[in-house]
Amino acid sequence: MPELPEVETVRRILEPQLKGRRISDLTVNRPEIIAHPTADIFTHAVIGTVIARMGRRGKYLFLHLDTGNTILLHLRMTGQLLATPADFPAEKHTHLIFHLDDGTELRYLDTRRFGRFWLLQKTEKDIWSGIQKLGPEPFDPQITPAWLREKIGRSRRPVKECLLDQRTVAGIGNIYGDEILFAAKICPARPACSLREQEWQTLAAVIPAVLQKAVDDNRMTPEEYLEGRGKEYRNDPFLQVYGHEGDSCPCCGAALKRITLSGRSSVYCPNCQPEQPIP
DNA sequence: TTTACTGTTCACCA
DNA sequence: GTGGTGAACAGTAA
Repeated sequence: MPELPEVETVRRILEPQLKGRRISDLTVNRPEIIAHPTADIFTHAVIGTVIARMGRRGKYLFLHLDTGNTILLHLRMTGQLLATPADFPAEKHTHLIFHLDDGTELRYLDTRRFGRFWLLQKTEKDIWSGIQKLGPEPFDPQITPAWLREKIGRSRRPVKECLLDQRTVAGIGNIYGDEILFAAKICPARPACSLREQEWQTLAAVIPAVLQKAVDDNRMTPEEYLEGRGKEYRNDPFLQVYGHEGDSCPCCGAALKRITLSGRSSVYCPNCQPEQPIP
């Protein structure tokens, strides 16, 4: 479910609740959720440690521990991270429960069980989680028109696929890929190598703008977050094209069109985002 | 009953 | 090596 803006929302809401809390115990209902090193080693290494702060990189979350070790996690499609009172109703698909020293719990829920946790020991190089392959954050000033063109501008692949590749820019998923290309007025199916100079300019500008706006739109209180069980994000009402196949384009009124690119649906305005580049 | 799904990785083939 | 496709992971919901 979550892309960068939603993952950032989770971090912003949970960090104040988790910071300074000691992990007094860990319940592991599904050991396979822990990808590295093993569920047993992970458990022994985190019990008794204090959560110093919470971070984010792309769609990954970090729990930095006072021992210098770090818990990494990725929610993939349906992962949810909740800070709850101990007597909060038990939800289905609760795979991990971190019991904290103030009596609250940090629970990991995941219907489809695609999400993963890793423990990175402080002296250890992270070769397991995939973080090393990530491109820069979308807000990194190194993302300039020239940098983008250098990175993906020779590819004949559809520009949407290049944006979804986490090695290009970290954190863009199927929703915001569509939203970014709509804002840039670029058809998602266009080969990246067909983009004009003006389009690289626009693309570099809208990537941080669209994602920052989504982070802002997603703002909610911890109470609202818990009420929505960590899965009801605020993005829906703000999306211009994703999920709006057949609706009128908010810009020109033409009917939005849906196509499939590498198995993912893409929605765009055939009028504002023409398939053939304007000469 | 069938299909699609906001993520990622891997196998296979051209 | 590059690129494209499809499957796998597993469950829910339309």
